[in-house]
Amino acid sequence: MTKITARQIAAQTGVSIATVSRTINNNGYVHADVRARIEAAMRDLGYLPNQAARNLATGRTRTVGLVLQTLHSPAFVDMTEAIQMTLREKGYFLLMCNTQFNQQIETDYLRLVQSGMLDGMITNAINDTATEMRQLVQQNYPIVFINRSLTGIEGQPTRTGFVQMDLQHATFLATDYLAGLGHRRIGVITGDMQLSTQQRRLGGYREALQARGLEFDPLLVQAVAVNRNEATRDGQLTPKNANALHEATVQATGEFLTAMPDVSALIVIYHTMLPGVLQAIRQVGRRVPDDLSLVAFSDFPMAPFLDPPLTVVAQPSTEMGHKAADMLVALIEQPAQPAQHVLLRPELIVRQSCKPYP
Amino acid sequence: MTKITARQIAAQTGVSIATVSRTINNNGYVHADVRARIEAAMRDLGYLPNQAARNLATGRTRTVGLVLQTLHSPAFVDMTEAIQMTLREKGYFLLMCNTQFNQQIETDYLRLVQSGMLDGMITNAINDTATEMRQLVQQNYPIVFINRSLTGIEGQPTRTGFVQMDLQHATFLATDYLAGLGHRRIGVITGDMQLSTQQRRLGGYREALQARGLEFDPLLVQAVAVNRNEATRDGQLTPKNANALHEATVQATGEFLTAMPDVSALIVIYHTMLPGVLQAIRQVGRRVPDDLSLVAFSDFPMAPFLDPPLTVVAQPSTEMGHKAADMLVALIEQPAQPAQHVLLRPELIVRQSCKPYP
DNA sequence: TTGAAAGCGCTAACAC
DNA sequence: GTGTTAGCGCTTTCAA
Repeated sequence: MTKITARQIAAQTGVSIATVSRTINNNGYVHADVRARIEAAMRDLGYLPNQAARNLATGRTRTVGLVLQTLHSPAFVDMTEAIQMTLREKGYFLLMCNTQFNQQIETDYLRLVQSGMLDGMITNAINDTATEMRQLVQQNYPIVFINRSLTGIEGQPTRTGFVQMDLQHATFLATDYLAGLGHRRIGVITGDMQLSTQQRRLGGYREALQARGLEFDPLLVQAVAVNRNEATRDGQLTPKNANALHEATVQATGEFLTAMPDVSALIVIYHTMLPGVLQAIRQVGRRVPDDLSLVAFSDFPMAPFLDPPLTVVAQPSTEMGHKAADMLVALIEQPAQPAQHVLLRPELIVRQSCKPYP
Repeated sequence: MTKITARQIAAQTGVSIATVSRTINNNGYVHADVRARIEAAMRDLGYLPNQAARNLATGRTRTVGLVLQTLHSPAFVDMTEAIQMTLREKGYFLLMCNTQFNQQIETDYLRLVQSGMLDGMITNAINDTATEMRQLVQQNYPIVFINRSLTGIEGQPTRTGFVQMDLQHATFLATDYLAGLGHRRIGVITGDMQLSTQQRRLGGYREALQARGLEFDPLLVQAVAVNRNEATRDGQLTPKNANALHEATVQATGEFLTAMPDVSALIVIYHTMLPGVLQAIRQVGRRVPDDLSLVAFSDFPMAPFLDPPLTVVAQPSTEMGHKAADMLVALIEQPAQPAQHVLLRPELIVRQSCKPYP
């Protein structure tokens, strides 16, 4: 655990510490022979430059944060891996900031950019409308939003980017498909988060209904309460919110299906709620697809092997991850400019969880 | 993006920079009034201490790394979230280091501890037998291994910890359950990694066979080749290895099932291979559980909703994550001592993917 | 092509 | 209780 410093490499090689720095960073002029000797010494002594010192000296950390609510969603896993691989190729590191839907934790993590610990942030933050968020953006810290939007910064030079799946189209695809099968009472299970995206998701639903001449009934939209304030683990050492969300989903969906016996099709907007919905469907004694058609959001490797194989709206998560990482690095390394936007299309993958309405 | 420094807070408040530092860190003596004024100034100016500077001055970063091959395994997701939540409570951050099974990337990430970027590491590194690994351990860098072991360091004071599921018992549970149902030709689908754990996994298999008076046939153990050298994304922007692994699994399993028609039960050791195995089973025209009984490793939320509901050996992933994080923080904050060990028990969750042998 | 020197912004003795 | 001072290990002008 002996720390070798650049000073020792310099002494060993008989050069100045500045020359060592130049060869480490491969900039400035260093004589080939000298460079070779220095590199040999670094190898021999197992020298690795101290990152903390470099960070302080350069004012950069080559580390960015990823603020997500949870990884319990295959789309987030895909995105996270894609982000990390892309960042690695570009010489950046990734700090994981899962919030478990807790807004306080989210805010704390977002601050890390301001504290100089992170060069930037990729996030699908819940409180995207909060003042902290706008402040960050206005202070020109590099931020890329995933499936979020932010009003009031149009045209202003910031270091903000947006990577979005076309959410309205995603919900449209699902709704239109079900309506095309003859379903007239199509339920939606969603979260209660006040997201900037919520209205676009429902927008696609309404758009599809209208196109098919169906009426929008707000009672068909069932929001499941997400606990955003407690995220500490309970005695069981289990993430409390995961369980709470599951229970809340089972209950809300069960009551919904019971209260609305004429609902013949269901769209599940958030993957995290899917197991709860499936359980509730079983509990109320309905069968998919015979008694209820089902479309879920996000594809996942097991979807073809469910009973029945699940029809889903697939999100181009991996591509979104790559784009987000590319975009963030560009924002970090370039001056502020008007916000960048990338919009990707979702895709309906039809399997066997839907049937024509009798 | 104006950077406020402690110096400015000091000037604003009319105290020295040292006093500001004391109130930030809440150590040493600071008069209550002075403290209040400093805190007010910090709040007013939106001051946040620069992390890079603190890291350099203290020689610590309060950041640890998590080196995993992939997040495409629910057990790893559970573990990652648990680790992150525990670390957060203790004031540490988590750097994600996914390797996509690439050994070079793995080694690169492991070095981050030596470069002073990370205070420690939690890992299930593949090359746990490699010299780099032993070197890290011998240099007393805090490392916690998950489901790995390391020989030759017994009794030596190091900063090493081990959190393990009882792998031998896990395989024993699965094998014994299937043998108890009357199966005599029980196949195992595993990876080809030269892991220190592989023999323990197979040990449980052999142990259960022996206890049931069945013979061990090495032909019943099918290893799927894992590509450990390429991890760059391909033109499709898709993690190459994920696809490659999937294809390799489908093919190897398909050939295995065709070559071994008398195999009536299958144990799948790695969750990442499960979709490939399920697909291969379909392709060769076998049906679970009628033509083939199946036990998979790691439980996951969708397991009860597969066709058929899947019998699994569940890993206490969340608890393992908490333990690993607790252990690592202890190793970081305390002097070297003989390695710590935690061994947790797996659990067989019986659903409907197995039937008695006819 | 190289070296000297001044920081980067903070912490931690040590003195008062 | 508080201030002074010397670093932490590197990068980066500026001279030589």
